[in-house]
Order: sequence, then structure tokens, then C-alpha cells
Amino acid sequence: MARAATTSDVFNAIAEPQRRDILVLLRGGERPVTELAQQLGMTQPGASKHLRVLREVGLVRDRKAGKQRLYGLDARGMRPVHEWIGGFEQFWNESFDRLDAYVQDLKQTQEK
Amino acid sequence: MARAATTSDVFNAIAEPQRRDILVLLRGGERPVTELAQQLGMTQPGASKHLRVLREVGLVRDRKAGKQRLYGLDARGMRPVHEWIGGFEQFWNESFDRLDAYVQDLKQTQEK
DNA sequence: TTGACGCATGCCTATATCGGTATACGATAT
DNA sequence: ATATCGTATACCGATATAGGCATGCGTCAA
Repeated sequence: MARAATTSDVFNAIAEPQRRDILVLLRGGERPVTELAQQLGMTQPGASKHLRVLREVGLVRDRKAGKQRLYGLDARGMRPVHEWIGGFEQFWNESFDRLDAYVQDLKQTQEK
Repeated sequence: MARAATTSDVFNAIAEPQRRDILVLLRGGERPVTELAQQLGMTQPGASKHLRVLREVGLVRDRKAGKQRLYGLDARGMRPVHEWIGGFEQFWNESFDRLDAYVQDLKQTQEK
């Protein structure tokens, strides 16, 4: 078979470092494509493509403003990710019996 | 050029649905590869490959147990993701001036 | 109308997976 | 030593990107 589709999946959309950078920039407010491209050191077509992916998963919205097209953040789409990750929160705070046991075990089983 | 490397990047590791499923299962405790593969309806080699990725980014740990190899969750690696997403939390709760303005604008600009 | 500017797309290449199958490896049991 | 079980890997095929370049389209100014 092949790879899983990336678009239309928020988890995949934010898996790209450059797309994360775009989202961070957009926290500061709407920005035109060219400005984003410039600030992130990427080509205009490159920025447009990433923005397209972000738009398709609903993380950004765009509106026309004269010749420009302003992109703005719509962070609501990140909620599912936040919730999914939140389901693991207790696991990184507690010092697990299981984890402890594991660590103890490592000292002996360690293949190095 | 090409695609960005997926391994050694937690964001990419959890971008794969099956890998997320594995992580969820592991919240219930350590599991041998075969059991994971079976419960998730994937082949054993398939499970092993995903586990390898998860191991490389530090989300799971393994230890030998006789003939078996038990995989356990190490959720600490998810913290960076949680924190990054958390940086957007205020943006999905507030009803933005910017977002409001945008919505208003949509009603007119809407290209449909 | 003609230009210039801002963006989106199409096309093309290289590459990183994902999945499946076959197989090699390590450990336990006979 | 040999067979068997549990896993990890090698190999292969199909495909979805990420990026770069060229180009098309829409908007505003002269």
C-alpha cells in the first residue's frame, strides 16, 4: 500500500515544522502570504502550499483584502489534539510502579 | 528536495493513527508486540515498525521478558507537544475581535 | 488597455514512509 | 542439536509529500 493521507488530519498538519512556525506567527494576528514567507525564509509558493494544508484542516482562515489575502489563525481545530494529549497527562507526572519496575529491570537487562 | 524526516520527531510520531492507537493501548500497561498487533488488527511486522518509531522518539520503552519483549508507555515525551499546543489555548476559547471581524467579512466576501 | 503586484497552481524530481511478505535472530523447551 | 515461538529486519512496491520553478489569474494603478 502507501502512506496515510496527511491533509484533512490536524495531527499531520502540525507535524510539519514549517507549518507549526506559520501557526505561531499567526498568533500575532492576520498576515499576508508574502510576509509569512519572508519571515520564515521560504518561497511564496512554499508558504501558499503550507497554508493550503492548514486551511483544509481548518487551522487557518483567509479573507481577501484588496490584492492581498490575509491568513488568520483558527485554533479551535487544535482542541482535539490537546484533548488527546491530555489523556496522557497523568502518565508523565506520576512515577509509575510500572515505570519504576522497568527502570530497575533496565539496570540488569540493559543491552549496551 | 524531499519530505521532512519523520522519525526522531514526536509530532510526526503521533501523526500516524496506528501509532496513536498503540499509545492508547499502552496506557493500560505493558504489552507484548503480538498482542498489540492482534488488538489493533495489524501484522506483527507492522506493529514492530511502529513501535520502533515510537521507541526512537522516546514515547515507549521496551524490556525483555523471556521470549517476549514488553513495550510500555513513556509519556514524558508528549510534554513538548502538550506545551506547544497549550500556547494556543487562549485562542480557541476567546471570541476574538479578529475572528468576529473575519466572520462578518465572510458573509460578504464569501466566494461560493 | 497595459503594467505591476500578490497569490495560487501546475509540473517535475527526490525521497521518506507505510504495508506486505519472507526471513533472520534470540530464547525456551524437548 | 532441533523445533518452536516471539520479534526485528531486509526487501519491494505504491504513493504522498516537500520544494523549486514557471505560469496563470485577479486586483489595483496609471
